[in-house]
Amino acid sequence: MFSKSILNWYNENKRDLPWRNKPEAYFVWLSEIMLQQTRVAQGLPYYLRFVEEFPTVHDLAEASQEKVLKLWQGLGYYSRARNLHDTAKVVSVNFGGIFPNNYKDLKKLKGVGDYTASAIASIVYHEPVAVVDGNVYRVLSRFFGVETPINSTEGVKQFKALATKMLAEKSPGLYNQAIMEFGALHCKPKNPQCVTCPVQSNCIAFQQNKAGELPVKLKKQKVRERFFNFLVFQDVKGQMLLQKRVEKDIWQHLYQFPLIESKHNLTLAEIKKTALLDNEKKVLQSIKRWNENPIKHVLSHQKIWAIFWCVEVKKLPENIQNTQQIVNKQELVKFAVPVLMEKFINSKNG
DNA sequence: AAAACGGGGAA
DNA sequence: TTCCCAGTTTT
Repeated sequence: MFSKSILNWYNENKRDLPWRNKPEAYFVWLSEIMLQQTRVAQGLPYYLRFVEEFPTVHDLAEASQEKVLKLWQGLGYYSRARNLHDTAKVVSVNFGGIFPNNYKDLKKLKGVGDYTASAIASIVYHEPVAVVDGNVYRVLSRFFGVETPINSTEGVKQFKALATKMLAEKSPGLYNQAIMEFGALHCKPKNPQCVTCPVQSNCIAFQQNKAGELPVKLKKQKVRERFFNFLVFQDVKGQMLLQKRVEKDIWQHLYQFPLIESKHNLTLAEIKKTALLDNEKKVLQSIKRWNENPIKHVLSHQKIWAIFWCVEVKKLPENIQNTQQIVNKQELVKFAVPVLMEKFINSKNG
């Protein structure tokens, strides 16, 4: 009944979009390529300019690449435009302007993957193949309460199978467009309209109030690179300066040597120029770099390059910040420190 | 299996 | 800011 409800919703609520009037392969193909990872509102003006400029696939095939790219300018993912143009030439010249009429052959075209081949095959040729785009992932994961990450190998397989199972075989093209439209307009990523949802009563996410947590998506967490320059102060009595990390960051509440973070690891000259205060310079006896090459320290989401600078001073500063304290080097072991610090300390003692 | 590829709109 | 959009191709 899910599919029937979605189809009914579609009949009542669908947008009037130009490629929907009377599905022809060329227009459906063009719109699908343009709407890959692109909102309808953003792609629509481009679509209108393209069909105006290139009414048939032959017109597109015969255009220069410069002209195609110029018309594509601002839409992003520019390899789409090149693939579009290449495919237009193939269809125009090799296929006499006729697009392949089935999923398998459509998928061979440049820029046509699983989604686009399914969309064209179902919408134009009524082949019962299910589309799985961002909308379908969202709607199905919520309705069935599926928590498999949509960008995992397992998730891709599972959702394609589920979408295929739900496909309304009598009208696959309409159904595919319906579930996507429903996802785009009603079962939205943020603030889905559950209160007026036609399939509310059978929706797992609604029943368990977890629409906001679905679909599950693996974070692609980019690894941030950071450059740490530790200043290991030590006076003639073996006293050292330690400070607590209080900022909202890694290693919160752990202790460390005074740290200068920079865009790149600093040189000795830069340390002297920027890192040392005037009164520290006055009591400075020697400063030398402990590790020749920066130590790489990898966290789940960060890569840290660290250099320890051993700074010998006659005496440590009198007035220190309230996050800092002066400790004897024998006492260091009492403080919680990051592993990166611990390794340095152990190597000095051992 | 993961990265690269764009730009804009919404919260 | 972060997320995500009618994904595909390359590494």
